[in-house]
Amino acid sequence: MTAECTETEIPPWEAEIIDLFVGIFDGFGLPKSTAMIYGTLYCAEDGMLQEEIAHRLQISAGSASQGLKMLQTLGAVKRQSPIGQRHSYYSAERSMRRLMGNVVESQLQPKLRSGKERLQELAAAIPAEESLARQRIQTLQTWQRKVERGMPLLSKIFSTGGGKSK
Amino acid sequence: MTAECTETEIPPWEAEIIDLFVGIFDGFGLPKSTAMIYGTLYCAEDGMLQEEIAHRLQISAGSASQGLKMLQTLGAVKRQSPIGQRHSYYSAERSMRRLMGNVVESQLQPKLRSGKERLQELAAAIPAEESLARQRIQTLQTWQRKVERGMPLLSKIFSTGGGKSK
DNA sequence: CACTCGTTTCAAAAATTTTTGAAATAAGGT
DNA sequence: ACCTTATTTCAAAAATTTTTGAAACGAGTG
Repeated sequence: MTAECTETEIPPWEAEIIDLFVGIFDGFGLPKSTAMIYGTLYCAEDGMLQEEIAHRLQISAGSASQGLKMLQTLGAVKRQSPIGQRHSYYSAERSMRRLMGNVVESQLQPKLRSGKERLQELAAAIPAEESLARQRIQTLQTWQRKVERGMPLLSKIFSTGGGKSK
Repeated sequence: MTAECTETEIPPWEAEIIDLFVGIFDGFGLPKSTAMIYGTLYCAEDGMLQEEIAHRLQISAGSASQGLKMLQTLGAVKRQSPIGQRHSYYSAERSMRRLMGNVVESQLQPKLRSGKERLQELAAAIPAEESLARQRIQTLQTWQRKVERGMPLLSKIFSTGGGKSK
């Protein structure tokens, strides 16, 4: 019969970090609620239940469900389902290396591949005398190749300590 | 007394490239009309007038103006204003190296800087005994440093031909 | 097997972003 | 100085995205 429950108040430092993530995620075009979920899990000591998260952030169960799903497909959040328990625990991927790797693999790579295909089809459909078209397409294919080649380096950047330390 | 004017029809290959850019820009959260403007200028043989662009893409003058402004602050489009002429020509930055460099400088760098500051202030405000908070903030600062250090490498990736060619 | 309770789904509502259209502005030409 | 035409601005409209809330679902439990 408790009117309200203060049990899960968010401390200022956490609110600040969550807000930081909202800004970062926003740069990637991801919803605020999703960013907040990640921020919460990022700060958390242990895994959390979906219900806890939703209650803590004051968002609906639907939002929490959708956000968590998205974060999982991005590879930013992992789910642990203890056997014989009807709920799962969620926890944030805190390794930048893995986080980046996951996002690149699940988002960038597919887009790159499809872009590559489109360019190939497009190039194949242009007769040699359309020099401007060929020129422009060719340049795009160069871009495509650069990004493709740069990808491995990218993951190297985030692997260890950032390259040369000291 | 011509009912419609077919003068500036967009050829299929150009439409396809424009659409490609719409997809890419969308990944960065940029409006479709802006992407279309960039795509058009990217394909163009020479510089174009804002009016031409708007008419060709069938978007309003307002959209064209705003989109071009955005593209300029991103460093993706350059404006040339011939003296003694009331209009300017716009052209796309087609060098990936410069394009990336401009975007990084105008968008990423500022965000990184402000994020760094926020983290520093946050860290300074947490007492030593708040070990979880300190831990989390510290990890974020490591992320921050990695990205900061990785930046120069990034621009290197896109500079020449993509690294090792053969 | 019926019950409980957490999760998922999805249509509708809310919020946000983008585009338009029209008025204000600016700058060249006469 | 005045006309003409390109551009900018900005409030309102349109389109899109995000969030909610409620119903359907599903997996353990008694």
